Amino acid sequence: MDRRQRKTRNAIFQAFSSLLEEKRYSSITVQDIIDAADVGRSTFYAHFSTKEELLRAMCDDIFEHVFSDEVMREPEHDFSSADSFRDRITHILCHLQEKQHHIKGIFAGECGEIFMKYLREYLWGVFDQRLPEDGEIPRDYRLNHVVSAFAETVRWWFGGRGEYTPEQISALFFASVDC
Amino acid sequence: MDRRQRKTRNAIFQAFSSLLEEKRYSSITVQDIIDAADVGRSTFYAHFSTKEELLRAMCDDIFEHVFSDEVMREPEHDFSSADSFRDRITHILCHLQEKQHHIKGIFAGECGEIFMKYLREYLWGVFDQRLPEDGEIPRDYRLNHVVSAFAETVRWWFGGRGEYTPEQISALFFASVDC
DNA sequence: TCTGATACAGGACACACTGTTCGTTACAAT
DNA sequence: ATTGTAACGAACAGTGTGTCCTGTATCAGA
Repeated sequence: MDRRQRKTRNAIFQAFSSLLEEKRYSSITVQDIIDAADVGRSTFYAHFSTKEELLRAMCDDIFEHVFSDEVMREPEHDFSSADSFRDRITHILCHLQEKQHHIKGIFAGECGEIFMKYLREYLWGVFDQRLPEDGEIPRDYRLNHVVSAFAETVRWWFGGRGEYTPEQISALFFASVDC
Repeated sequence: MDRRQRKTRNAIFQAFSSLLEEKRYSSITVQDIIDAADVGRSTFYAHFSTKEELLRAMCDDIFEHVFSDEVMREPEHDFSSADSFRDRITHILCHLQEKQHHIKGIFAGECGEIFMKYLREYLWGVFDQRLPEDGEIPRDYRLNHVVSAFAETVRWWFGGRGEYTPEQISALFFASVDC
């Protein structure tokens, strides 16, 4: 990727992120973004065809970081050996925390729902391969339940003032859901 | 309320509801609504100051029906004597089902998040007075968890093809959450 | 170091939607 | 019957959108 492209892309991300902290998503205009990022109008549209796509790209950026297998095996977290599911969840929470600045902006800007939607998509894959069998209740329902519970736990976490560590959040989650 | 007002209000609700089934919420314009409802532009703005407010009003309409105490004591449901919490939940589900046409439109139109948000506000009150004490986990978190679980259960239910009765949904919910 | 390619700036454009205004008409309530 | 008020409909300025253009700066590869 061209250095110039990366630069403007980051400038736009940064500007958008700042704007989200001060006004609602729906009241942010493309004009606001390009003013804050100090890029030309046509430049913006060369990168993103719409404001929604920009948000989508920002979310993808975050999730790529959080869920990428590379990151999952970073030595400093040393979860590489421990393959317990609980550790993996804590791991995800750690990486979400690293991106907390962007995420808090997204939630504050009232486009948290979109973030939640994408988060759920990723989580679906994580929990799908893990959820134990259980006749009674439709698997579909249970998976939805667990994914929702985790996503809402994350939202609740970021709604607070950072009183909890990833480990504590993980504990809360597993105390409420059995999987 | 003036008969004329009710008429136009209903016309607008009806038009909006239909539109939601065929296009995304964000791509529906006020112009679309007044064309479909066949009312003047100024008439629309006399009723609702914005598209969001219209949605809000529609949701309130639904929740007023679902959560009103009058409705809660309708004799045909004969939950009036049974004060078990579980019955109350089933009751709520019944009334949601009665409004399923509007609700499905809202979910389909991709403004389900707003509906969910309002639903959660109402549910908060319902579960708040019911949730048993339990030291370990912050009450805040547990309440959020239960409310989310129920709201997501509802979304899951409406996402299906009506395969389940309110009683079955209630059973699924209480099998997944302890309260 | 040169050169072709490409990303950007900046301005201009038609277009769509918004939210308000106002004089007129039709209907409700009493 | 009269009085208030809701709806009509047409027009309006204002705002944001998405696209196109020309000229300039920067990049990557030979």
